[in-house]
Amino acid sequence: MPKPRKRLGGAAGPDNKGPAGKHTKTKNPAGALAAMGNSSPEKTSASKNCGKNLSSYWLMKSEPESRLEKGVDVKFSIEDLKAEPKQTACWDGVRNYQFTNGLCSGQCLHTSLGVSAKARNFLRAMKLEQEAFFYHSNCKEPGIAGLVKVDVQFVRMMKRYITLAELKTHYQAHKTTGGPLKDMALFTRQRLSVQTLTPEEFYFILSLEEKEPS
DNA sequence: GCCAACGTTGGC
DNA sequence: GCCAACGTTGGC
Repeated sequence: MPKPRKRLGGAAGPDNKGPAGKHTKTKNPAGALAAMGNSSPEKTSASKNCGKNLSSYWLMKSEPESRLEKGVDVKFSIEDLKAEPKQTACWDGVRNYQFTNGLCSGQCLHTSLGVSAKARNFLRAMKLEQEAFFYHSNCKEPGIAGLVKVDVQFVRMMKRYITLAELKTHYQAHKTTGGPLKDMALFTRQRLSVQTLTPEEFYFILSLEEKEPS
């Protein structure tokens, strides 16, 4: 899963130079992405939406518990995000797409190799002001912990933790009733670490905050 | 720790 | 360009 990286003086990045050693360290991934989108003629549903984006809600997974991956702890919970200066972290890579360590997303995306088209397109389509759920994965109780804006800036905690189990209950019910979560990517595309939500999905999930856990 | 799902790689 | 082997994700 994409993992936000602390935004500290650029030098921080643990090694890992991308293949041809790119130096363009954009501290604004979305900007880099947009630029890249411009130069690319390729049409994908995500990039098509780029200008007047309709799909403007996201779910981003991150791991809240310590786990070493090649010697690097991948832990980054919403509390960690909150504790960052400006409560903001830089997007630094998409984990299951092999460029993961320390690459800033600008580099990541310039290196078209190996980054899944899906992830690339999603990242490209993300806009700074868009909202995303911050999802805790690979942990004891997976679920949605908070709201962020896309560069990744903390917005607020969820009023209560919305667990995967609860979401799944609704998903299953909605499959038969045709409710808003019936196609939710968390369940239908389970390995996608950055995924889009329809407004219907987004607001339905937000509305769960006000209710008792089911 | 297990393992299903599914993405990627590489031989052919 | 097919597809088997392999690697990763991530819930359980």
